[in-house]
Amino acid sequence: MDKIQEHNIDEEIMDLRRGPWTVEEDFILINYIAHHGEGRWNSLARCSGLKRTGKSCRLRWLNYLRPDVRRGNITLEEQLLILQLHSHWGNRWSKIAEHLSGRTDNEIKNYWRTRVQKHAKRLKCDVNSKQFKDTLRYIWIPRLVERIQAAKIPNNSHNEAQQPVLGRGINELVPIQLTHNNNNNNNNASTGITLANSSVAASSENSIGTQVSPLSNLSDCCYDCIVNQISSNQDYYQVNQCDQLSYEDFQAMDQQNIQLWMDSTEDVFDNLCNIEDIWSLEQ
DNA sequence: AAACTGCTCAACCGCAGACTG
DNA sequence: CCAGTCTGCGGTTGAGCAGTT
Repeated sequence: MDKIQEHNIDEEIMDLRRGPWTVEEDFILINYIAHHGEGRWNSLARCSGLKRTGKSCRLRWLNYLRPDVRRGNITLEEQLLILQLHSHWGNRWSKIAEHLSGRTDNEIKNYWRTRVQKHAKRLKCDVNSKQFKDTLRYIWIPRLVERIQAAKIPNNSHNEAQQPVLGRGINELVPIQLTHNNNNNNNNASTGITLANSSVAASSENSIGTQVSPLSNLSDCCYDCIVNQISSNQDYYQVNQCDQLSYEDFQAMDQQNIQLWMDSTEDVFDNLCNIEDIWSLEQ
């Protein structure tokens, strides 16, 4: 007997439900957790009377019913954060989600697959290819920063930060110095990302037992920080000394590569423009 | 109006690591 | 130390919806 058959028989014996959750089931789960707290999902599933697996209960709670789950469109700042964090951590969705208040790993994963991977497809390149990563770093991310800035400061036509940032990459953006407490040095040496406060560091790396609530206002913090840095023009485009190319290096190298790339794919540039349009329309 | 296509997202699955007795 | 159980993660699926032909 194979595993799938075994699994199905188990479910039949247990009379387990699958598929979408009903309002009644949601109600039972919320009530149970309100009285007994979350965790111990298998016993929760048994004791609550829900004919669901512990896994299913956990997923439903974490991704949907939890009161601090934030729904709705991913904001520009969140998009920026996702792109930046993904460039450092790859598909470590739960880790990325820790830094987006109220967003679940599932939601971010879905966002990445449906939006970002779609664009990679249109560019006819692999989402993990250097080509695509460069597009993210040197075109999309700076563009997002511009748009965040534009949204925040509508009438700043003379602001220095309006200078085009195309071609300047994430790795030059040392910033996102999201520090609440200056004494807390939460720099993550491996990623180069400066975390916002101590609770984030605790929850992201060392969480044991009770969960430290994720950064409550990281997006706003990120947003303000970016805008402030742009506005004051203070070393916003510092070159990351650690392991990245300098801007000059990139320029020298990339002008060639971008040209080669454009030459090799006749509609790449059009696609890039389309992507920008798509990004705009999505808002 | 019907058929088709593409997109979104909730939910499931398998696996690995942590935990427990 | 070991075996069984639980938990959490990342990948995948498919129902439902919207837009297009």
